[in-house]
Amino acid sequence: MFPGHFETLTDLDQALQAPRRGKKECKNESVTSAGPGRPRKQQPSRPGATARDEILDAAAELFTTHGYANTSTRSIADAVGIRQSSLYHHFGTKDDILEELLAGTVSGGLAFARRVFTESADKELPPGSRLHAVALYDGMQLCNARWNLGVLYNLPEARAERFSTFRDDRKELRNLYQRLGAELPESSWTNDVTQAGELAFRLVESLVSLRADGLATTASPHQTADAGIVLCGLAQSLPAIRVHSAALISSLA
Amino acid sequence: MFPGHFETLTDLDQALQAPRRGKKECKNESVTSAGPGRPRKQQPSRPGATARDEILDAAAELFTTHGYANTSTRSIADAVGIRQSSLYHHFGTKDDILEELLAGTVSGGLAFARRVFTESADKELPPGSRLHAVALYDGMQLCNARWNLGVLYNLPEARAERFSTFRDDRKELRNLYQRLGAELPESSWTNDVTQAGELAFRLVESLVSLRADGLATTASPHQTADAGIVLCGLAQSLPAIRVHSAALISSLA
DNA sequence: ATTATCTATAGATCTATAGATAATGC
DNA sequence: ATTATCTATAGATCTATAGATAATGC
Repeated sequence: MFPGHFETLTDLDQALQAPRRGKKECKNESVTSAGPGRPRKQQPSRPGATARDEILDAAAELFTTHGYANTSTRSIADAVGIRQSSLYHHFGTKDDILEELLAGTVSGGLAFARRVFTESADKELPPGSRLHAVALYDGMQLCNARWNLGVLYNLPEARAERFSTFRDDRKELRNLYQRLGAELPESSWTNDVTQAGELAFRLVESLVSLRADGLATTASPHQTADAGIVLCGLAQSLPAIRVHSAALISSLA
Repeated sequence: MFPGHFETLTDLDQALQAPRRGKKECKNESVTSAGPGRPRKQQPSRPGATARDEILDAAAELFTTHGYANTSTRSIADAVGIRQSSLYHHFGTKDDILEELLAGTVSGGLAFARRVFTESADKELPPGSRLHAVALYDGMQLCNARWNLGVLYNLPEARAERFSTFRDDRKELRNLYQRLGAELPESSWTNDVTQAGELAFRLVESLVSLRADGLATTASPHQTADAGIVLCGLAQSLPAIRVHSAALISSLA
């Protein structure tokens, strides 16, 4: 499968790249170069102001669709429109690319959860509003990002020692879910209060698989955040919670 | 990271394998050979009656911990105690090994869900008992299997066309969850009845990540199945549901 | 004759480095 | 001088095949 699969892909790539001596066949009109150095290339065609950003974007697409080990530095470079070895001017190793992508995925949700946890602790809010806000913000980020970066969590490579910072961040986020759940009144069906927050965390993360299966919609993060509240036994106050959750997000995000 | 990591691993393996000419240094007493052919080897040390089973077991361990692409056929062979090329006597390609492992993971839960759906449709059971039973059985299987085979779902390689049978089975299982959820009385917090079953399915699958993070306990499948019922708005009848769910499992499993 | 193993190897990769080259700003 | 790109390549893999060899049953 993958040998064959990638053989074909690579053959295609090599064919596309065949006119090696042709170099830049496109007319370089409008040379809007900024700064010293050889100009980057002609048509960026990928979001990102710098070549570095384009590399990250291409790697995000390829890592999330084919996985880390199945994505060669060659294929990333091809997707950007540069030579394989040119990647190493921007990143020391292939790992460095993954590390930067991993860091970017947790940081947003974690920063928001921290703010909710500390800055809204004193305010008079309906119980569950804060957990709902964290779950909703987190879930929307997972569903609306340009690429389904959450799948990087599940790549076997992400478990390596090298990425422990990322995993610690994710652990802290999980812990914030648990503490937000633990502040709620004990529900009827469980005597372990930390479990409700934990279950909410797991539901939010399951949005990653949902999106990978092509089943996520704009409603998914909302349904998921609501489900987290139901798990806390607060279904009857969902309407009020939704209002305060939205307010929290617009004030703290 | 992984290049270095595996370089070291491989160096170690090569060192361990150095006495090539020493071949079988262990005394082959008790030659309990059955059937024709050159005897397999000395100490199986891995569960499985046949060499084929040992290969599957070793591959299960390595694929779930390092991923498919990072597991070489060489490392599988080393884990079994045979030569790399000897694998190809039992499996045509590396893909064939993954295919067999994937098939084994869904089949059990799917078979049980089918039986619950068809064979217990007529019986008088508390609403939610059947969904609870399916979730509990499925979750226990995920948590109690010798290796955390559920992570194979998340491997990028599993999305290849070649494994569509596996993915169709999983789709059917998801559908059974949805239909079991749709049979329940509409809950107060959602007007889309198929969502409760879907959420239960997602919660059960999240046991895979929980186990991968080392956080799964024997209670996890039970809490997860219970949570699925709570999402259906049936928290008050959980005690009765648990009883009937257990009965269903012992009668149909 | 059959089965399961072995040795040896072809053919393709893949990552990372060395060193040349082109374009800019000072 | 600096920056960003390029060409070329070393050194390690990795999958799968070819063909020899050993042990059994018929």
